[in-house]
Parts: sequence; structure tokens; C-alpha cells
Amino acid sequence: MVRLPVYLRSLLEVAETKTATISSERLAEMAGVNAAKVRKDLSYLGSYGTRGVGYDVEYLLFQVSRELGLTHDWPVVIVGIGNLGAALANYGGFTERGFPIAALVDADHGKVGERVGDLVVSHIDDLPDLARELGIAIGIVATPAAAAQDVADRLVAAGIPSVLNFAPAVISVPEGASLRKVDLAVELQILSFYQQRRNGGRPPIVAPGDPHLDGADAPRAPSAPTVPASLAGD
Amino acid sequence: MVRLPVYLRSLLEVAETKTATISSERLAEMAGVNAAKVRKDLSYLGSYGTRGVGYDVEYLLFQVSRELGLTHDWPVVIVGIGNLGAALANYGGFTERGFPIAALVDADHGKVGERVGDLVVSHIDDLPDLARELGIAIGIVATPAAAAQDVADRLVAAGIPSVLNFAPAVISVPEGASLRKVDLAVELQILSFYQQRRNGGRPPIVAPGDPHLDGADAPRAPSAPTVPASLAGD
DNA sequence: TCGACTTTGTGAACGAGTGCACGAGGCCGC
DNA sequence: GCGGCCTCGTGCACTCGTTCACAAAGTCGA
Repeated sequence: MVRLPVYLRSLLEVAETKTATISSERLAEMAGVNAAKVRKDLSYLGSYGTRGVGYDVEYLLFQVSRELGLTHDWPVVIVGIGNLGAALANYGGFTERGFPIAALVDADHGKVGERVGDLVVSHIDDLPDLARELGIAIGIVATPAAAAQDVADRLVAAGIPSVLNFAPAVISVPEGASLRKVDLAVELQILSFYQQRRNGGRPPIVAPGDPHLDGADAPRAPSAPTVPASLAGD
Repeated sequence: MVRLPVYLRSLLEVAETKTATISSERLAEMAGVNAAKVRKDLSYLGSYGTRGVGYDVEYLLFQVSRELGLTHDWPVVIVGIGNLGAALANYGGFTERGFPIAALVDADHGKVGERVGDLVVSHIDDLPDLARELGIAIGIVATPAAAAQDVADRLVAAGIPSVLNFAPAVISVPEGASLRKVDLAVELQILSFYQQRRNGGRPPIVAPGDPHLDGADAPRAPSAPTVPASLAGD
């Protein structure tokens, strides 16, 4: 559930109020999780709490940052400077959080040389050189689905072992590299799934194990879904 | 996790090749999951497979679309037309997947009337009217973190029960509404977490000049080798 | 110094989700 | 028509994450 980064953000928020310590209960509330889980999670990083008091905000902040590898910047390259790629390049949110956009590349020679934000688009063939010279650590794939796997392969080959995929395709990276996926359409589809289900805008589905329960007399019990939520969300 | 939309995409891909049927094994391979899970997942939608043959692609496609509520469009409003909001508005990927962007709103009167893509920015106070007139089903929050909760409340109050939050903040919606979150910085932090762990905490580059800058104040405490991956990813 | 109070850290119970293995059901060649 | 073969549907065991509950440990006031 990606909790460590959420704790980090909560701690940053708390730190701004000059609060010196925070309890697992309060941190849990801010992060939207169970207090016991917070304690167990933090215990994996080490015993950084003080019983009867809580956690020292500054110290915990440092420990979480260190665990996440945020003690230094991680230069990023965006591959595929179409609509989405250009949008991401212009979005300033990355740099200010420690992920400066160091390069933009595209396979289309027509795009090379184009200025986007305050960077100039390079050709994807130059990826190995750029990666080495700029110390690029993370590659963002913003290409069409068909090109995504090839781009991921090129990124890994260029020594960039972390890939964030925005393309609507299932891709894979070799052992030793990591891959995350952001699919905006999928997120919207999940929302429409739940909304559709609340509205009961579909014919009733026979529940597994209840073979005789079909026809028009299906109980309109919205709290008894036949499809597990895990199938479409988390 | 979020498997139904992935099946949908795989099925769309298969359908383009004029393949009439598909086995759970092949579908599993395309979606990157276990074959038994595919069968179990699909069995929740009903018994749509034929033993010895597989699943009829067209029919299954329809059933999955219906379950996800994709038999009709879901108009979307984007709240917060800053860098990210404008980027999302210009990104064409939503409309073509059945989520047309019907309106853009912002709290800043200075932005109202501005043209973004082929829409004009409205004021957020007009949200209830817009929602009703345009039949808006989903709200995308692209505001700063501080405004996110307020915006979510306004969306729900305006009768928009599905919220996709891009703001880096934990927000909540009342029972009966649904919420999804996309935090780009969190995705990058997860990647840096894994990369950092593989490298044993070293920076991505050995920058000439300050090789020890971020290691100097860190007590080289051995980070616990057994942090569960679930803590920072999935 | 002592005792009441607070909050952490963690063993153990619980539950959800996953994958195996196999029976059930349908197709096809002979 | 029948037997062999293929693939679905699903009971069951297992794994792993979550939550409960409580002892350990530290603070603070008297």
C-alpha cells in the first residue's frame, strides 16, 4: 500500500508545525492506516520510538528519508515527448521533490532539438551517453503502448534500472531492475466500476454457490457485492 | 490488483488480431498473472468460458466492459488548472477511452475564462450547475495539497461520487463515494527505494567534487535487510 | 524514589488473497 | 458413438499482510 512515502509526507507536514514528537496513533490517523501497522512498519527501520513519548519527528524523518533513498537527488529521463511526455516535462512537481528531469528523449528525429520546458529533446539512440553523463537513475516511459517494451529494454541496457511506465501496456524488466506502472485510464475504469456497481446499472449476477438466485427478484443489496473488490481495486 | 482493466486491455489487443477464442493461460500471460487466478476472476462475472476451448473473445470483452461500466461514457471534470491540470486537460488519452473531459474548473477567478485545449475554465462555484447540466460522473483533483480535501468535499456535494486525486495529500470521501489516488512523487520514491536498496545506499552517480556530501552526516546504521516490500510497494 | 500513566514493540490470532491440483464438461478424431 | 484430449471451474491448503492485545519501557508529578 505504499505506506513509507505516505509516512514521509505526513512527517514533513508535522515537522512544519514545529512539533517535536508524534505518536503512532496520530501518525496513523494522518496516513489513514491502523496505529499498530504504523508501529510495526517503523519497527522494520529500527527502534526509533520512545515508549511513553512517541517518535522524534526530525529523527524519524531522516530515517524514513534515508530508507527511501531520498538523501540525494535522482535524475530522471522522460522517453516519448508526445502529449503526455511534454505534460510531465512541464509539470514542476518532480524536481521539487528530489527527482530533477535531466533529459528528454524521443525516437522521432523530427522532435529532436525541440524545446520543452527548459530542456531540448535528444534522440533515444543517445540514451546510453546521456545516462552516463547525467547520472540518470530513473526512466519514465510516456510512449505509445507498442513502443513501451522496447523503450524499457533500452533504458535497462543504458544502465537505468528503474522504470516508471505510463504507457497502457504490460511490460517487464529483467531481474535486478524495478518497474512501476501508472495507468490513468485504469484508475478511471476502477472508479466507473464502483460507481456503476452502486447504481446497480447492470443485470443481477448469479452469486457463486447460489445457482437458483437469478431472475428479477435479485435483492438490491449494494453491500453484498458478488465481485471481490480486489479484482478491480485495492 | 486492478486486474479487470488489465484483462480488458489484453482482450482488446487480442480482438484486433481476429482471434476468436483465448485460453486462460494465454490471457494470464498477457496480463502478467497466474492462469488459475484468471479463471477464478472471470468466474465471478459468470461462466463465460467453454471447457476444452477457452473464452470467446468478443463475448468476454463485452462482459468485462459491462462489469466495468464501460458501455457508456463517463464525463469528467478537472479541478485545478495549474501545470498538472492543464497537462491532463491537453492529454487526449481520457476521451478516447470513454472518459471525455466535460469541464475545467479552478478557484482562481484569474484563470476563469482561460482557454485550455478546447474548453474554457469555469469557476469552482459553478460546479453543482456544471455537474448537473453535463452529467459529470468523475472529478479529477489536480490542486495543491492544501486544497484537495475541500475540493473533494465540493465534488461529492455537487453529486460527483467518484474522485481521482492527483494532489500529494491523504484525503477522504464519505461512505458511498469512491476515491483513487495517483501520486507521481510516491511512484518515484518507491523506485528510488528499491534502487537505493540494491546499491546499498550509494548515489546514482559519483559526482566529481562532493562524493561524500550526503553520506557524511548519516550514521552508517545498517538498514534492516528485511524490510517487507509491501511497506513501499506491491 | 516511587507509582501512575503513556506509548512503543511484538507474539499470536485472524482473514484475505493466491496458487495448486483435480474433477467436470465439452470438442474432435476414429 | 466412443474414447482421448483439452481447458474451464473450484475446493483446499498455504502464504502473507493486518489487527489485536499485552508486556516492556520510559516519562512525569509528588
